[in-house]
Amino acid sequence: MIALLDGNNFYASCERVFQPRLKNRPVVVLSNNDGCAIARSDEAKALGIKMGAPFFKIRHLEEEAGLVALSANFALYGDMSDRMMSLAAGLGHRQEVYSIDECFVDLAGIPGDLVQRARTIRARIHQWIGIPTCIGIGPTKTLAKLANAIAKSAERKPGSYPAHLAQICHLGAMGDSERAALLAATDVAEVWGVGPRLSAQLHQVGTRTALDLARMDPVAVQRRWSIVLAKTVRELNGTPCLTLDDIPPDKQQIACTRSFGQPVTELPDLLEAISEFTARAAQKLRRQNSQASQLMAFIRTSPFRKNDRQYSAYRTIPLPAPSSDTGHLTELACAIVRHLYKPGHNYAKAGVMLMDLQSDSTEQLSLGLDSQEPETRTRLMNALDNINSKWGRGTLHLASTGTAGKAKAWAMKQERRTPGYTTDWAQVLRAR
DNA sequence: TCTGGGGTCCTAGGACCC
DNA sequence: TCTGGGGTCCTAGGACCC
Repeated sequence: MIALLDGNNFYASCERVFQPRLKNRPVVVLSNNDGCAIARSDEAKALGIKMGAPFFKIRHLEEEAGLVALSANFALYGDMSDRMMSLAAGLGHRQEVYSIDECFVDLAGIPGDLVQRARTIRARIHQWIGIPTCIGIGPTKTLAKLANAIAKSAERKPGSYPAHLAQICHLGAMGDSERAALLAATDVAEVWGVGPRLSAQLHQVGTRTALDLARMDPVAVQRRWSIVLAKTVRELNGTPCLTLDDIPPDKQQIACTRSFGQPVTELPDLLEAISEFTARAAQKLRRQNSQASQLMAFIRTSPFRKNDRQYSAYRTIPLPAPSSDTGHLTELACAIVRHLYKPGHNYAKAGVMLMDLQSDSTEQLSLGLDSQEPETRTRLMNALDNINSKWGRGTLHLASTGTAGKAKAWAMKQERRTPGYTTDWAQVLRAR
């Protein structure tokens, strides 16, 4: 059996831990630049706020319905996630942290009543961390996800499923007819791996529920759609096709892209932004001990500004030798942006992507023509990472990312960010 | 006025090879 | 008029996930 545990409305719940006055109120957490809603409390969902709704379109609800909108505080969410995951790991022997707010846990070899065990862990996370969670259990990942969706729905929408399935649902512990009834009550769009496109196509051929999909012939499904959907069909019938990966594989590509807080028109500002993005991407690259062999950079205007002249361009270049050196990568990214830049546009977004990654332990044969000795550069990057890890991001940086005191024209807008309650001594809550 | 960011996998088609 | 067969690699695009 496999369990899937996830935090309810995770970002909104994290904020509530430190601001209890937000309980029972509609709360949304906004994306970067306070652009759109990326997390919603149940009350916010009840107001009809959709995932990804632009903030300026729902802003009126602050006045009308007491909506509270907060800027994303990813440092807080990451730290809360770590705490939640360490408790969730207690469910079984192996855990795959699937995203910031959910994990799979392998329950193989766990004796006793799994529902009771899940209940205990859930209560512990709620008491110790303050985050409400739901847990789904099933013989495959897809069924565990589905069980989780049922547990959430049974809690949030009374009457959608039997009430005793709220918060915890174990699809592997029930009879065939009971499970079939639950699948029949679940829209096929709820199934993990079935997105909007597939869901529309499936509805067209009369496959409306999860049970309908489970009863399709996987061979025919593969022929008509893909091997991915065929695996979903098999998983729905209890045949595992997806394995639990408890060791996260290295990333195959690493990106850092951002929308700007306001339109940017000048090349120097773009270069400053792209330097910063490259530095962040390079740091992620070094953290997984990889090197990149290709670098892509892009700049673009905003497709939402209909009156602006539109321009979007990117370029990928191979590196002379694989590298994780912020200096080398920044030079290349800036060269690309200089090449792509055309004056007279309102640029809204830029980004860097590092690709064709490989382990930095694979020794590269060098012709020895490089004047900057690699070892010195490696030590420099180590020092850079150590200093920034100890003293905070950006303490030591290339001059090309801008100098202190000079306002960044491209800076992100974050007007409603809560303090780093758990990640900064200066911002720890004070009890009086 | 104001619309996020970061990933994965699969497939089809073209280039190229013998 | 008639114009092989089989394979690999790469890329762009599509679909999905959170």
